[in-house]
Amino acid sequence: MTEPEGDPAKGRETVVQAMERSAELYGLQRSYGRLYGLLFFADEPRSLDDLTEESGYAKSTVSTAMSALERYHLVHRRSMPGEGKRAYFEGETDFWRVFQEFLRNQVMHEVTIMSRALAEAETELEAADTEKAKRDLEKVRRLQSVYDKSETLVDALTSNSIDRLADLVGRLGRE
Amino acid sequence: MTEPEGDPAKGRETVVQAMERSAELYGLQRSYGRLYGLLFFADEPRSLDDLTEESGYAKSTVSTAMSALERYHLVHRRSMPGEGKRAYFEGETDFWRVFQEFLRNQVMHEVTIMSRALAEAETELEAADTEKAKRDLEKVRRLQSVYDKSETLVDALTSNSIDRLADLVGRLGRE
DNA sequence: CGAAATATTCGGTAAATGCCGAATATAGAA
DNA sequence: TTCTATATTCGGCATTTACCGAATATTTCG
Repeated sequence: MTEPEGDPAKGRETVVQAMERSAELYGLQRSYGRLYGLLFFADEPRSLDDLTEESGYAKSTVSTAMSALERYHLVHRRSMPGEGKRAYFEGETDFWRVFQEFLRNQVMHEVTIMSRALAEAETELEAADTEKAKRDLEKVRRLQSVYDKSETLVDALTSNSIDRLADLVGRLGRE
Repeated sequence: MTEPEGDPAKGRETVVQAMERSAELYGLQRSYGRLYGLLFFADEPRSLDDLTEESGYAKSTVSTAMSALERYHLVHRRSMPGEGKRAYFEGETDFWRVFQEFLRNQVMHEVTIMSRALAEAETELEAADTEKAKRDLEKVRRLQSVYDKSETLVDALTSNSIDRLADLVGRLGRE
């Protein structure tokens, strides 16, 4: 009679596939999800050559992938003393941090651009004097107010731990 | 001497361009951002032919765009009595609603899939008995806990008005 | 500085995507 | 049901993208 036997490789592969899917949903390539998964389950930092070897992708592909994943704060690049130029990569496992960085960089930027556009439109529409302009102005102002409130929310999300926020919303019903 | 003169078309165009950008950020095509912008500033519901005419895109392009935008709850399709098969489209102007629907559908779905994958991996890794499996199990469980907390948060975000939430986080500092 | 090791960039190619217009399907009216 | 008006789907083309491997650039060490 044998031990109860699990297949760890199968378990990891399942998770990696889910990560590929997630990458896709958030607008990244599936290959990036896979590479991230490799790092997620790696016990030690991985070099570009390690990743090339273990993933089967070309080194150039892995290189650009790492740059992209770094931009999204999904991986960190480190160099080790005495290792020359060689870089090592680690996966960021705190997804909440990743999300916060995304809000802080991409979303905030988008909000800024839209707010600026809305302000400019407001100016043009205030100076114009037709009925149509009045209606447009109303729409622009309403949208502006949504963006303003969103900014408050994003601020809260980016400056609090997920535990604090989960705790906070947990009390939502009880007040 | 002339009136102070604004250019409403220019104001609208600026906003539409910002919408194109936003569409891109959220993984949609720029053309969809433009089409949404058309609807945003339209005072009456627009038919497919209207949109084709006003946007310059082919009817087939507009048709698929509308289907996609509908899926994301960015536009609504209506039909008018006595208008035969003709459909009319309106832009959803409540962005918070759009965001909530996105959370409810796409994100929740993604969370479900990842949770299932993590649960399966947990099973496999529990049954295995190596040191490596133990470390992986630890990682899987930590990720699982993040996803659990996220679910709480997403629930809160999808079931409250932005005003209520903005109010709530506004009191965050003062307690 | 020069040499060696490593990373990035770049041109090319196969695959995917966006858009168009024609063909097909479908809903509603007679 | 048949006819008409409208919407959707599909094949094709042009553009873009993802990936590769070779060429170039960069960093560190002697």
